Amino acid sequence: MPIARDFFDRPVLEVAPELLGRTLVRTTSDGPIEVRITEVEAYAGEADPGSHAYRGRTERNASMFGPPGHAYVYFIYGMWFSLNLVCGEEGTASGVLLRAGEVIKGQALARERRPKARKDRELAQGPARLATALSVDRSLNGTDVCAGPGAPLSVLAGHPVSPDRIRNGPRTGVGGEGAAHPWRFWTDGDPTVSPYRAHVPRHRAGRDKAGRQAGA
DNA sequence: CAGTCGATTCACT
DNA sequence: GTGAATCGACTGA
Repeated sequence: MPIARDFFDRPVLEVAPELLGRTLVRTTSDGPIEVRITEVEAYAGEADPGSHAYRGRTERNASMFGPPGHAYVYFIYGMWFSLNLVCGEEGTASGVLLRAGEVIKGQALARERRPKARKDRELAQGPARLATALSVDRSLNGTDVCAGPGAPLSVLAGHPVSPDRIRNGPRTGVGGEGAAHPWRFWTDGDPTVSPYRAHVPRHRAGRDKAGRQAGA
């Protein structure tokens, strides 16, 4: 049985840490793949400078404004997908980015999709890796994850991580004002948690007109 | 309508 | 540790 929808119909900062340890099931024509969630990030609606919803509703982020318990999938860096679970009341735009997990079922399928993974723990170690391992793409944007067991994507109760084993810190890859919020949550000591990387602007960062590094 | 750069990953030094 | 890959949404003119 999937998790009840009202689990997601709460503030995202409550939901995000409670997703750790849950089971995410991806059902494909080739069979099921299951992941135990070990790392997530919260994105808190239109008021959150780090969120895709910060500048209001667009075609791309529309599913974040939709009902809770559905997927928001976006395409990034020209080649990857990332998977979020929409939280809070319909009309608001909060979501939880699923950043990493341990593949606990369907490892053979996951490995076919992630041939570059050297070790099992790398199969879903990172948001785009997780999406790739589970064959998550645009076609799953807006999918209900609280529907029946046969649904393409589903979140099961799993084994929630007790609060004393949950750590939190700044969100990976989020710059500006959004970097201040410690809204990344992970399971302490879990080998599938992805390494933290600070946000790096692409071109201009720290350069003056002469092309030298700014500052001291 | 052209320019910019992203909630990243991988190969290479 | 650094930079390339690769595309499309968003921005500002």
